[in-house]
Amino acid sequence: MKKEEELLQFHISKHHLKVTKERSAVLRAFIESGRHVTAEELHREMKEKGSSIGLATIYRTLNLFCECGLAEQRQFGDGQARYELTYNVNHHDHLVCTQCNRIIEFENLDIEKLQEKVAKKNNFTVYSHKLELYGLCSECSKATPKKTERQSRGLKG
Amino acid sequence: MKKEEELLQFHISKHHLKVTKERSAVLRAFIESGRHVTAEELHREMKEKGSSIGLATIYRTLNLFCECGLAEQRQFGDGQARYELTYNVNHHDHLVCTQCNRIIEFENLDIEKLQEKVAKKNNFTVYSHKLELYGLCSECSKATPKKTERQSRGLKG
DNA sequence: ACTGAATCTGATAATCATTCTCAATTAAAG
DNA sequence: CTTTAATTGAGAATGATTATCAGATTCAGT
Repeated sequence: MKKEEELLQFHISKHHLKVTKERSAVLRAFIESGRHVTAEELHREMKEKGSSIGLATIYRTLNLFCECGLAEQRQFGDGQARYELTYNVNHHDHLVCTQCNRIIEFENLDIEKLQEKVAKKNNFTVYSHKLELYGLCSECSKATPKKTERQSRGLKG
Repeated sequence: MKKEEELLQFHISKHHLKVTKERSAVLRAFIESGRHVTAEELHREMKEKGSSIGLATIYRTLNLFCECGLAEQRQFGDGQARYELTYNVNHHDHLVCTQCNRIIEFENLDIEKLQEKVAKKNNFTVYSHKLELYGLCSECSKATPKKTERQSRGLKG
């Protein structure tokens, strides 16, 4: 059995929950997706492979994963929550291209250490953190297409 | 005239928009609020002082402030966007207490420098960033009340 | 100041992601 | 095998935010 399944089962038995085929299936698909996936994307991908699990259950299960430390929820500013496998994965942060929505991951231990220091100075017990740098990726900063005034304000018509 | 008003007017004339009493009023209230304010909070506070500006206008105006660099939108994970004055204010990041929702601001130039370095290494042009440390503030880590299983999973009944 | 054209506003409907409800099903403990 | 409590799917409900639209307002050009 995979480590991820063990972690999930530990949490499940500790909290008097139940192991179900739906939860196992979502976990498999989630690990397989290997990206910053939204609930709806995961639901669609599973559906395409023949699953009939409801969207509500996907949401419930992804939240369960977050509770047991398998996953983390992230908001990159497009209005949809994205879920990311965090168990057995080195912590990393994100560069988010606001033009093409590309996401680049990076790790930086020096930044992490400085964060610890800040937390300690404020008597804060840190459980998690989010660092996101927003801007243009190398492709998009080369050639940024011009927009009209109204378009750039996000209006219609 | 305040610097903030000048910046807003510059953006307004540059984009063929209009100066209105509503926008001026929202700007004044926003500066005065001096916090990580929600559109709804700002709307309520203005209403209490006699304003009759609609909630939709508050949203529109706060988004306008973001476009001209006066403000930034933040998501601290409670489902509501918070707006923060960023013009003429030293950039800072946040410690977010997940128990009592207290927000502590901090500045750390060393972290900023390391971020620049990461961006450069990835050929990324950074326009803004968000760093949030989540955990328990000094008060809440002293005495964390126990929750039942179901409560801690956020379920009802 | 006056006019015309474009933008703004308030009220409310619409949207969209997410959560809740509930009856039927299923897992697990005894 | 029974009992009990958790889980599920479908769709309704929620809540924050945005779109719509008719009337009001601003502003550039006269």
